[in-house]
Formats: sequence, structure tokens, C-alpha cells
Amino acid sequence: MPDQIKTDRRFATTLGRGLSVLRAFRPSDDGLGNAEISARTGLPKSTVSRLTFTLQSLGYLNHARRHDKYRPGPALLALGNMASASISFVELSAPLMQRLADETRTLSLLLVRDHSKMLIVKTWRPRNVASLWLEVGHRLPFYGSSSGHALLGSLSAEGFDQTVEDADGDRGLTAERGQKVRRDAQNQLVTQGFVVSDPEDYFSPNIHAVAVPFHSRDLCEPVIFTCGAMPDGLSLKRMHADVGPKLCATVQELERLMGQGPSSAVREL
Amino acid sequence: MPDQIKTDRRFATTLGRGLSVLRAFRPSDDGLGNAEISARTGLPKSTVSRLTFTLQSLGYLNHARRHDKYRPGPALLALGNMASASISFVELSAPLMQRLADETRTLSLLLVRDHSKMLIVKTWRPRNVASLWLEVGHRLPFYGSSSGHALLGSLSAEGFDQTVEDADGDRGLTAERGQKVRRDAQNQLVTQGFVVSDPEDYFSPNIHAVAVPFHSRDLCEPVIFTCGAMPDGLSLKRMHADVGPKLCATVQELERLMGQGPSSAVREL
DNA sequence: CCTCTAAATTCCACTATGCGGAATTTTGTT
DNA sequence: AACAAAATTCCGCATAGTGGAATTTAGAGG
Repeated sequence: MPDQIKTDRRFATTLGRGLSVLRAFRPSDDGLGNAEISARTGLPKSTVSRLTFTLQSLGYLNHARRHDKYRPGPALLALGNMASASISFVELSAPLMQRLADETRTLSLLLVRDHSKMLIVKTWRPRNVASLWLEVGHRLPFYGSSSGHALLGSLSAEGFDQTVEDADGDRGLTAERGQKVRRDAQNQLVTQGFVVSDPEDYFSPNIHAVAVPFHSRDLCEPVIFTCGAMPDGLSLKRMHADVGPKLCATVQELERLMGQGPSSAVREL
Repeated sequence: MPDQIKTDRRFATTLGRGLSVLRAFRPSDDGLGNAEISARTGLPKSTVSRLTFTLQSLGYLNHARRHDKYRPGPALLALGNMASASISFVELSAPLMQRLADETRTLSLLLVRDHSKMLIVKTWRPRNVASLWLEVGHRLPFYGSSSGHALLGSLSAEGFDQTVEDADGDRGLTAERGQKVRRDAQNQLVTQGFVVSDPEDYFSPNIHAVAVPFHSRDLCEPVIFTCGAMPDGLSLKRMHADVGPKLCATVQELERLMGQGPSSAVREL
């Protein structure tokens, strides 16, 4: 994503553009037309037309019916499940996180960094409890979400610098603010093992959340596990006393299952 | 995949090649080097090098450590879960299929067509029963697997013709054989709602399986749900009398949940 | 520490590929 | 039927991507 890379002789523009077309889709979309894709990606219509043709002919996109809008196709399903199966902690975490969601009655999430946003990759809803607010595909801002702060706090110094550079100009995440948030998150991780952001900073006052980073051996970057709910169901106090520790314990259990040292949550302090 | 498409002016070669690099990965791989990718895809080394550079810089691939082999990256995880969330039957089917696996003590599968193979996209293992033979990412031959036969049987005439064309020269799937298999599968679908292939035809004598196609509104092509096990745990008789009907009922339940007419399993006969 | 080998990367001249604004066609809406 | 909106196609140009060969890099084994 650094501009330098995009002009690198080695960077295959067409491939990057094609993938950005795929990334334009959200689960809440009921199909996407070329025009909408063009708007979202900023690519010219004719280019999008050729890319969708390609993706469609390879099965990554679908017209459900002739001349309908495009939808994610079977090949994408295959690719994605391949990835989930390869990155083994994803499958292993599922039962643990479902149990956690049930026990704490919170929405439990797995997020990864996507550019300068935190992208929800998987959710586990507590059974028999309504909690329909965040979905796979949503992107939370870096600054102002517990997940984002947890990521900043668990990044190495280099990783952090690069991230701030990437996010340049994005929603008030300046270098100074970033540093402050990072220090705070690091501090919380060391002392208590989880991150609860100051409600003052929250991007949305209706969401309270606790976050814990996880370093997979398979991935070069940490991912974030989070528990969240509306403030009335999840007070600050309960986050600190109950949900935070439980989330933390769950991630440690996952680390144990994966056979990695438990201290990997905090690195290069 | 038809050659005609690859030379079409609209087809973006680089995008297609980049995606084929991603498709080269299997869950059983412990990372892939450029050389191996080059071998699997048939692309020149230098080309692969540039494509992996691109995919890596976009987060679709990972070096876990510097100069390690490539692995699927976080962006791929994001893309895949986006797809699963968009194609709603996938999420809906999970609990039903898990229950089915437990009840029948078979390995339950979801497969989609990938070129001229059936690709395992998801698996549900019966709890507390060892049955470790088929994994996500494995590809079953079209001809000689219940899944493949079920797909052939549920394809429209045009879809079938195109499929046979695609698979041209592949493992003994000739036009005539295909027609025979298709007719048989169609017949089974109409009369009993599921497909059990003649063990004579099986690509592997160690696997017995029942398959049922499912037409999702989101997809232009049917997907296949399957229950399989070793012959000693899953006799022909039990497939017909017990597992087949249960699988069939499960898919019907899924159709009900999705709010689609139940008769979509058999089309354009 | 220094080969040696296999793999990865870079080089470079060529050309097919992808580009994108504009024109055309298709779709479905009133 | 007439219109508007979206999708596709056209086409000459610039260049992005190509791939064989040369170079660099990284482990393995002495």
C-alpha cells in the first residue's frame, strides 16, 4: 500500500486492481453492478467491465441470473475456505470463541487489519440473545476502537510506523495520537492482558468492547479477538472484571492449542 | 476456462494468473516457494516472482519470517469470510450439517465445481469419531465420485455441455460416459432425491458416499452436499435406507430456511 | 569459514496487453 | 414507444508485463 510499491516495476497493477474489485463487495450488498464497483474502487468503468468479465469467467464472481448484478462466486468460496483451513488457528478458535460468546453474552469477533481499518473477519453470536449490530465485512476505524488500539499496541516499532504511514490522513490518526494510543494499549496488555479503550475516544458511544491480540505463527501480523456489546449489557466494570480476563484466558487457551509460547501477546516492548 | 475466453480481448491475463497462484495453495502445504508455485501453475519463474511480490504486498500472501516460504495471508482470510457471509446458505448450513455428521457418524462435505474437479470447500466431522480422510482443498474427480455425478445430474443441458467441454480429456470423462452418468444421476434425484454412484465406477474403493445438489439463489451453479465414510461404516444399504434420506431432508430443511421452493433440486429435466 | 547448489530475484529489449475516453448497445422504466 | 441508466465495445496508444538469461541470495555440508 505504500505508494512506492505501486510504482515498483515488480507490482502487477492489473492483479491489484482485480483484487480490489473483489474487496469492494460487502456481505450486506445484494449484488453489485459495474457502475457501483467503479464508484467504490475509483477505477474507470471500462476497466471494471473487463475485470468483472475476467473474474466472472473464472468463477470468482456470479451473475445469479443473466444481466443481474455481480455477486461473489463459488471460486471465491473455495479460495476463502482454503485460507481458513491453511491458517489453522481460525478453525481452532471457533469453538472457543462460540463458548466465550455464550458465556459472556457478548458478540465475539475476529478482526484483521485491512489498510487503515480493522476488518471483521468472523463473528460468534451468543445463542438465544439478540445482538445484531456488527457483521462480517464491516470495517472499524483504527483509532477509536478497542480492536484498533489493541493492534497498535501489539505491533512492532517498524510495523507501527508503517501502519501510521499507511493510515496517513485517516480519521484523526496522527502520529502523536497514535503514539499515545499505542503506549496506553501496550501498557494495558502488559498489566492486564487485554485492551479496553477509554470511552472518551470511542468512535461510537453505543459499543463497549475488550480486545486481545493474537500472534499466529502463520501470519506476519497479529490478529485481534474482541468481545463487544451495548454499554447497558457490558459496563466498563464488567469488561475489566469479567469479560476481559475471560477473553484473555480464551486466547491463551488458543495459544496452548497451537503450541506456541503464551508470551507472544506482547512483543518488542 | 474454455480456451476461447483466455484469448478474448476482455480477459485480463495478469489477473487470471495471479488468482491461479492463489489457487495453487493447499491446506496441507506448509508454505510454498516460487519454484513450487511455478511448477504447479506452469507459469515462468520470473512471472511468479512478480505475482507473489504483488500478492504479498497486498497482504494476500505472507512470508511468516523473512525469506520463508509463502503462505495465505490475512487479506485472503478477509476475502474468504466475506464470500462465506455473502453466500448466506454457507453459514446457515453449518449447524444442520454438523448435526447430520453427528447423527449419521459420517464425514459431511460441501463441494463446488473447480474446473473439472469437485473441490471440497467445507467439512463437518462427527464428534468423537475418527474419520480423517478428506480435507478442505482436496479435489475429487468428476467422474467416479457421488459428488461429481450429482453435479452432472443437476446441471442444465447447457451447463452440462460446457462442463464436459471444460473437462475434455480429463480422467475418462467422455461425452458418452458423461451422458450415461448424468442420466443415471438425474434418475436417482427424481426417484429418491439423492445420488449414490455405482461402486463399480468409484475412483476409490475405500469411500462410500451419498450426494445431494443444492441450488442457491446466490450462485449460478449448484453446489453439492455429501456424506461419506469407509465402506465398513457405510454400507450401500445404509446409504439408501438411512443416510441418503437424512441428507436429503437436511438439504430440504436448508431450502426451507433460505425460503426457496424445494423442487429446485431437479431442474430442466 | 568457505564452497557449492538450488532458489529467488533482477535485468532488459520486445510486444502483446491493458488502458480509458468516447461511441454504441442493451436493459428496464415510466 | 421513448427515455434514462448501465453495461459493453471500440480503437489507437503507451506501457505494463513478459520470460529467457544473468545475477544475487540463502542455506547446506564439509
